[in-house]
Amino acid sequence: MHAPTIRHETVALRSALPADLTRRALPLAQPRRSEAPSHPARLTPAWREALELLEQHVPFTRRMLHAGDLVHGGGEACTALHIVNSGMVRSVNFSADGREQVVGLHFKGDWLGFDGIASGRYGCDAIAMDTGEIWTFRYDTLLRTCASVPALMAVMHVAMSEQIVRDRDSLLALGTLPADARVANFLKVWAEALRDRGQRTDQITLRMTRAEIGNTLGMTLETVSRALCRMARSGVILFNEKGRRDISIPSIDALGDFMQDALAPNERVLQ
Amino acid sequence: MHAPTIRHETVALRSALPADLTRRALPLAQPRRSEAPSHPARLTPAWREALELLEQHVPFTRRMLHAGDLVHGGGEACTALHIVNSGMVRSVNFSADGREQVVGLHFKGDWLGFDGIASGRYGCDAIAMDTGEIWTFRYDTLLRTCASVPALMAVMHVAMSEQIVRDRDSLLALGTLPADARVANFLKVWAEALRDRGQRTDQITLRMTRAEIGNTLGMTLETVSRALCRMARSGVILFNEKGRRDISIPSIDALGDFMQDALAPNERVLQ
DNA sequence: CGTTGGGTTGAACCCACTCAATACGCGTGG
DNA sequence: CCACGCGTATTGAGTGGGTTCAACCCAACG
Repeated sequence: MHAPTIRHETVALRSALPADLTRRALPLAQPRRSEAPSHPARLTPAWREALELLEQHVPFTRRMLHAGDLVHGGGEACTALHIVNSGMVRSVNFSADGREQVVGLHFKGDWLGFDGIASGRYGCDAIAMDTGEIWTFRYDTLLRTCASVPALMAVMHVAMSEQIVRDRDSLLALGTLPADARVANFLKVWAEALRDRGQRTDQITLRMTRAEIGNTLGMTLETVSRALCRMARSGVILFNEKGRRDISIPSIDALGDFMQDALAPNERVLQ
Repeated sequence: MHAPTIRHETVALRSALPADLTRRALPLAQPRRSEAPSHPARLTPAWREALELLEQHVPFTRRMLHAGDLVHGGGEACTALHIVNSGMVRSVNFSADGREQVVGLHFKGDWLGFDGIASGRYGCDAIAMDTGEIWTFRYDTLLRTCASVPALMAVMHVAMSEQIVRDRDSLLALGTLPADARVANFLKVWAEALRDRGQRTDQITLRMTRAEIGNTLGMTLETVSRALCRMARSGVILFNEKGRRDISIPSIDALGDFMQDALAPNERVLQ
């Protein structure tokens, strides 16, 4: 049943019981995509290749930013795309009536500004979370270069595709996870992003307040605080003395287990 | 304060009061991006141009699908992209532990499969919601053609960018809206998608069960049902006799007002 | 020292979930 | 034709997870 190659089986199975969607969390649904726990490790050479390709073929400008600085602002004309060379950036989407939502965190090698291509204006604010360097490429130059360097075009497509996958995974988390599991998943994704870039994952510093984390996850700062404390009590994270924003994650797998627990406190039998 | 061109002002303002994120919904935040209520209407020629461009330069196959058929399944090798020529398609993302989430609805002119470019495998199921025609393009052929037809490349970028914007707007809705407002927003987005494609918006048929809508919006079918009934009672939607899936939307603006009410039942004073 | 922003913790409330009963529409078959 | 089953939708009552409101602690800073 968990053979991902034979999809026709699962198709027939799906149409046979469409009542799946009734339950918030399927209790014993067949585990799918189990062969790809995350981006395997092929990612590291991917963005490295992208940066080299860009460095060789496309002129760009470097900018040093500090915490709070805008990489680009929503509404501005989108004539360029950006890549995080160091540091971290968060994207904040907003609505006409003033609601705001953090829709993404961006690490080294991530692109910024894709959301502005469609309308010609950036759709969100991209805000530096600490000091770092941003590379900026004129979009028209990128387009022209893509025509002559197919590899660059492929790299851009991959980057956009990854952005879509990340956004949809966020949607999945917001739509299906209770508070504790959501916070655990948040830390897990963060740690995996660091791991995929070769950085240490056992000593990460959240450069966000509880309120910002809560906004990212669609909940209040108090709930975030309580969830983090519960995780600390159960040992899946450790608060480092000197600041409750530096945490250690002894085991990412343990984090995943905590998330599964919070998801379904009952059936801890499987596995 | 609401001049979107002068962004530096709002930047300074932002850093001055970062406590914005504390509140779930900012009560009197400055309305931003007010000049772009949605995709203006420039969209219609956009996807029409895209289809013509593709028809001229890229060979493709046509497929008739019926409700429940898969356009592509998560985990399958992604060697092609698809475009909805008629009918409707929903994308369903899923996690390794069996959770599922509808992450997007796709109408005429929308692309499918962008999420598969990064990893080489589709990241979600794309399921037809009624009978319709899907056009399928080999991805390698698309890439090759893009190199010689820059306009096609631009069109693809726009399509991917739109996808990202839609996903992030969904994130914003999931993260910041209470149940009633979320359902209203859902219908509003749907109606606007139809309007942008020249179809009538006063008579739309939801081709989803309450459970599927609930899954899309991260809530239960009962809550969806109650929200719809409240909207019907307040007159912003009308249930057509014969089937409670066919509804009329007399005024999209009224829908928006209902959403704002549900968001902040108190301060109905402004505007 | 007082102030200020961030974090934690407690208590009360409330929105949305859960469980359950009922009703409706529709196809099937007697 | 009605009976029956099935999937879907509505509605109610009760519960609970997360919010709200509040107090308090702590570190940084002037």
